[in-house]
Amino acid sequence: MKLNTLSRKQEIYRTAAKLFKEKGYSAVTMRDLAAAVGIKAASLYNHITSKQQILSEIILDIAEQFTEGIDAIVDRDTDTITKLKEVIAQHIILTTDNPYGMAALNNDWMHLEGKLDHYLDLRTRYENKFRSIVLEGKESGELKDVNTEILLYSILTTLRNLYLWIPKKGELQKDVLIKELSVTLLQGVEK
Amino acid sequence: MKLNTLSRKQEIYRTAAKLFKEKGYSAVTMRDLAAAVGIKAASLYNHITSKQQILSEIILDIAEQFTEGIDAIVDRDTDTITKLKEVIAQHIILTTDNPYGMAALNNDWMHLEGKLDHYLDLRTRYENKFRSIVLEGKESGELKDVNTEILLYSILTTLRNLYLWIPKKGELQKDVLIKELSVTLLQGVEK
DNA sequence: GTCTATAGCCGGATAGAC
DNA sequence: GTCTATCCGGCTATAGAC
Repeated sequence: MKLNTLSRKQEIYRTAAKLFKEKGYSAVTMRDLAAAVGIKAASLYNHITSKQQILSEIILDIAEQFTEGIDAIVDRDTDTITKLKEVIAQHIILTTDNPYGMAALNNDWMHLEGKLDHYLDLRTRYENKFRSIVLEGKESGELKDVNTEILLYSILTTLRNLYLWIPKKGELQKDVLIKELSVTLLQGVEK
Repeated sequence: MKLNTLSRKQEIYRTAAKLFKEKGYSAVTMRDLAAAVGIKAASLYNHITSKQQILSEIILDIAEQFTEGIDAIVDRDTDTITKLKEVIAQHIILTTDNPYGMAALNNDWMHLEGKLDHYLDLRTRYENKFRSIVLEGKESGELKDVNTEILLYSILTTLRNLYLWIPKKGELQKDVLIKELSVTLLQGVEK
């Protein structure tokens, strides 16, 4: 088992995600991707089957991790604030692991062909679980009585777009970020 | 002057923005755009000069509105919280006016060719003005001592992505939205 | 102002040599 | 596993008839 080298296939996937982040799926050509990897376009096809398959593997891999994660959090026997902090932590961890993939998930999902419906299912399921945490917190009195959809939109959008921002802030420790972002999102900024 | 009809040029720009939102600039072809307008691709060129010019007009028009708006807000002689509420209100108003253009601004700016530098200047200037409001509020003690960049990122991301969400929530009055989103972003959700 | 036709280029993907 | 050569279709934009 190789420890310090990526398989060529892995290298292609990572490079593709990076290019997709910079220009979007449609604007990245197989010639671009090949050049970034250091081979010719035709050679890519010894490792992958199509451009579309690269996209769908990148997106669905992450989407499934998020789904599994929130399923576990929802089932946990804790209070709402703890659950929300766990959701925030999950976003930060998965985004730190794979910021380019997160970009593709956010911006290029509409270019999925065969797997679009599966992606949309996962996405809806995720949003519903998130909403159920929020509704629970409002019933128990842990959360303010603000509009549920505004709250959901506002937190989820911030979390979904962390990829834009996390790579630049490498100096910020992951656990510090989790703590500070939790305060900002949950307790606000006004003194 | 026509009051109830859009000029063909206007119609093309609006339709283009809508298509750019759905699929991204690169994936929208001039044939797609022409079909959506109800003419042939070649006929578009009697009204516009290039695909690129459509994009750049859509994006820079909005970017300049934001820049002018924040310049005025920064110069106002009010407290920080009021300024932040005005920034929030500006985003909601401009996004409600032109949600599709906002999508292009957010997702397709990297496909600007000649005007990319101008766009990046406007964007940096906007972020710096926003940051100056936040720093002022921290000095005056109106804002909590949270990490400035996290605060900036979190609020700006929510505001920049309102286009994803505002069109679906037509029932929510603009002024109610301004008020509720201000509470959520500034005072948090935890009771 | 819209059309048909087409120039000229670039896209994803395959064939087959090495 | 990488290469060169190439297929074939779609792309933006233009030319010129009506």
